[in-house]
Amino acid sequence: MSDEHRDLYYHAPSHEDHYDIIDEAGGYNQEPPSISSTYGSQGFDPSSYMSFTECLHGSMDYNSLAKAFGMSPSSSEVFSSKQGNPKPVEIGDLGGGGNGENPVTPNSSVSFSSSEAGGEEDSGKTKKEIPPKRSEDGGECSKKEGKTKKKGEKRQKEPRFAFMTKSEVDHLEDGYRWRKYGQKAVKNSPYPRSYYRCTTQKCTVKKRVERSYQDPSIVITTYEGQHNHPIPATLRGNAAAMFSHSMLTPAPMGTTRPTFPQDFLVQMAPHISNQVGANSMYPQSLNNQHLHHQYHQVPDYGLLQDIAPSMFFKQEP
DNA sequence: CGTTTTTGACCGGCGC
DNA sequence: GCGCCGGTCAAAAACG
Repeated sequence: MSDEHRDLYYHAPSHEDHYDIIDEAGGYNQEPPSISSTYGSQGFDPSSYMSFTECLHGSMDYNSLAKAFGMSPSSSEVFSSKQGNPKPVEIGDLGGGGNGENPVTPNSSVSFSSSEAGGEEDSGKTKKEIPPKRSEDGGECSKKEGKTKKKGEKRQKEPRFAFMTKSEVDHLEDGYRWRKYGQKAVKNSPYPRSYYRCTTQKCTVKKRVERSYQDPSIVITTYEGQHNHPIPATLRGNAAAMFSHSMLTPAPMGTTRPTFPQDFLVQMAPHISNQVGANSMYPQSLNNQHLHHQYHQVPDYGLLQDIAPSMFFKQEP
């Protein structure tokens, strides 16, 4: 069983059942060694997500990021790193990104995705995130009463970050410990959606995993919230270090490569790390521009390309 | 025995 | 107001 892990970031505008893929990339011809078996083994971790998760817990605002990359919820144009990929997933039209080439890393690809959240404004449907549990103070709940949660403080919508990964395993390792708390059938899809919650106490991060009905080989993972603790697992250090390193290392322009969200996050983090909470209190437009600018300014994911694959597919020497 | 998964029921929002 | 639907709860079962 070879697991291919390729990340395709997509944008999930409404948390609804339908996700708009902003961009996708594809195209990998070689097949990577199975990664599943790799997970946890060796000092490395499959988690390409890792670095990004770290960023998440580092209080990143996905929304900003997303926008930073030019992917506003409404516009579906992002840099396209797509390549002739016969993927069935429908995407809007990528604006064709300006990078002419697609990076194409055999194994990983990418497109960024986005998130919603921030709380800036809700279109209306986004408000259902994290409900205050069963109403309780009021009086009796029907049958199950939950724990008490103040109704008053309704949770803001947590930032969300979704991306697609080409993988055969549904639940991808990302360094954190998750506990499944539910599973529902997905409309128009034969594949169910699983709901996971970070097992660390006090950490309210949730993640949703579902397989694309159009391309069963693709797993759509949606993270919601930010970890307020370090990755329990270990070995994230190496991975993180690598990413960081790659991030810091300039790459030749002209060479456009697949950009991993992690990368962005890593790059952006320093700029927006102050914005904790993702409440979108800050001027997004500014951030947006700022970040965007940053992005254009530092389009170096060069090494990453080399590195990432190894992380995804851990090709053992 | 402690932790995680399974699974049916429930909750709340939304559209009709 | 009703029904649909996504998300969550929680008891029971499964695991290690």
